[in-house]
Amino acid sequence: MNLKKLSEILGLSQTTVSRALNGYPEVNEDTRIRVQAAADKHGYRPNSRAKGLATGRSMVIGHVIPTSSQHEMVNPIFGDFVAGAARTYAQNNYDMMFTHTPDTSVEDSYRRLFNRGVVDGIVLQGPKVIEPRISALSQMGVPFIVHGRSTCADVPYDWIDVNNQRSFERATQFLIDLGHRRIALINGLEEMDFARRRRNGYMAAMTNAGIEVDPDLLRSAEMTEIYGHQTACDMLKLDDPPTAILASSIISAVGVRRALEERGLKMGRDISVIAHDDELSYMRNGMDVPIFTATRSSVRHAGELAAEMLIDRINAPDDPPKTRLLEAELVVGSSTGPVPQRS
Amino acid sequence: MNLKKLSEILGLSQTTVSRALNGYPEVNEDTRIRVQAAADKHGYRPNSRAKGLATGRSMVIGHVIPTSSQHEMVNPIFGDFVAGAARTYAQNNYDMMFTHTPDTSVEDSYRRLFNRGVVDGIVLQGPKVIEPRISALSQMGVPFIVHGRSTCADVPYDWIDVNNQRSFERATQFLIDLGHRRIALINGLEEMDFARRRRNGYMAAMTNAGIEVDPDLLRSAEMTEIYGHQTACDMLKLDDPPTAILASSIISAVGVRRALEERGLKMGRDISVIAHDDELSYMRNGMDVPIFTATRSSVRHAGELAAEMLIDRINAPDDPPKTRLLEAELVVGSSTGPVPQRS
DNA sequence: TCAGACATTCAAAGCGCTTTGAAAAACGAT
DNA sequence: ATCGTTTTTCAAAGCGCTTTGAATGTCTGA
Repeated sequence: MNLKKLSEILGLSQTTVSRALNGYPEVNEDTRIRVQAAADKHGYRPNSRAKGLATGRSMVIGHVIPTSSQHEMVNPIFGDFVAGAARTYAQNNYDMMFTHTPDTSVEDSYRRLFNRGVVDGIVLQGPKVIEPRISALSQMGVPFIVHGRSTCADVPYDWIDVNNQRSFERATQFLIDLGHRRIALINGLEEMDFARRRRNGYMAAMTNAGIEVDPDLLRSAEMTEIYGHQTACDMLKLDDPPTAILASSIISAVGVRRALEERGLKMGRDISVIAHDDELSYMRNGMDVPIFTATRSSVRHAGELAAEMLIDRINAPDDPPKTRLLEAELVVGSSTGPVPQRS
Repeated sequence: MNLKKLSEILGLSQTTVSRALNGYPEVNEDTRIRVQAAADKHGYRPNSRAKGLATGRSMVIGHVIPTSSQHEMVNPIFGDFVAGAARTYAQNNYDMMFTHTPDTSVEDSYRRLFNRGVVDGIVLQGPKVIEPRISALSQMGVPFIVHGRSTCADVPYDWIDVNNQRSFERATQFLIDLGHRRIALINGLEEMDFARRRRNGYMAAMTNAGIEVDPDLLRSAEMTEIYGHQTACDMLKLDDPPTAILASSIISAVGVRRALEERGLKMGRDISVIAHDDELSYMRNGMDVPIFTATRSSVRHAGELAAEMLIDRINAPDDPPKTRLLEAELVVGSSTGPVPQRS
């Protein structure tokens, strides 16, 4: 069933039928009702390709799956972010399109998506400290939004981000206030912008308190459970092990906890742990009582907001760039405590 | 840059240019090379909407995000499954499209996707025991594949699934062989087909061994960490607590482990735990030595295979239905051991 | 009764591509 | 030189929709 057939059935022109269905004013109310009824009856659905061709809009937003090239992993926060975004899209009649590309040709795949007229806008996830994709997208004139920021971007752009620096500075300060000096940071990949900012926050607090940072207590990698576990194991073997650990993800924090438990150490008593909690739906940080003391910020909510901002941008391409900085909350659980006295 | 402009630049007709680029034989090799070069030079990318309109194919596969309506959660296995599928799609020049719909109108949203000509095929994820979507898709004539199966489907259809029944039967048998009688099953939502099959496997092994199943040891819900923890806590409070636990996901198994550790119980010595391991990239079941004894099957690999099967189906709509049953591997770690002697 | 204003409908062009059927060019064999 | 083949190119139609510009019908006030 297409427009032509439908209009023949109704004995009307395609123009009128099209207008009736799209709510244009220059059509008789009776006719509109009649058309609508016929459309429903015959299950007419406008072909979105044809519509897109005619209007120049596709009502599709493009995402490029952020696989870390090195390990071909899909970050679990991806799922929750997307779920948030999808919710907003659905409300605004957008669909979402995914492309998967080797890291090497990511920029090219954005270009392809947009130039081919597949999408009306693009969400850029997981920006790195140096992020050529941003200026590329900017030059192409695609509406886009970045989830996160890139320190080294030289053009203005829309972004939504958590105040990573501030939240990690606060978390570190919190540990320092509890008397900790040997504080480890189990961070995400250094090339990722968020990881850089978190480290800066950590550094700022440490420096501010006059504590020297021990490079042995700084580690960065893909934030898996295994990595958290391995790193914690390594650090606990040090002559002067950390008394507190800051983990960049609740996933790796789970790994840290496993390492501690293998050694019979109790979190909060023998060693303190703070995690960053993205409020992943399947891995919540406890119920009423948090499992980990954590810096908390819902990535799902960020997804919703990002989608809203992008749709705004599509509708108003010439507005000045908009940015949004979310503050993470510090929730205190039982995984932190005063530094234990040396026996 | 579009076909028309490009053909004008080249002084050729659109027909010839189109054919040259699409590898048709009836075009002079010299011309082809010249056209290709010009296309590269001007960065020509065929508009996929127009192409789709003309060919009737969109080169897009549709997925509907399986949010569990009750909790608005995004299953973490979703990310890995999709990553696997995306890989296959990329190799075959397909893109993937996502739609998010309230559970109530899922069927309608499939219909919309396909009827509007947005997608060439659909992947159905997370089928329930009773799954009206399958016959709906079947009637619509959409090429589709189901990840999992539905016990109550009355039409033949393509699917790929893990032998859930067999793997849980084996796992249960393994525990029985170790002397366990009080075996708990912390399962996924009962309405999900995979959960039903896992329970059947568990039941079969128990019945076969002449062990009566205690309903107190059967639980089912969304497989979160919190749920695993809560359920384990509850069960350990029973007068006659389980000596072994079967967890339907590594995520909830992590929750179980947390519950055990809170009580100072050691896995494998005081209580045995077996998990189902989907090989989630961020939550691997240990490195060389598995953390949990587990039934293992890569959901990412399932994603790759599902995509392949769907593409085959699209290319050969009239082939007889194809199905594929993957066997899960039982990997033995240190989370299982002989039943402890009553003191 | 008629011009002008307004409401309603329509035919046709255009979005950018593929594909059909025909034409032109090149070739080989007589 | 000529004719039948084969190779190569082209004009035009069509995919299903929107939208422009024109046409028709209705209504109003003079």
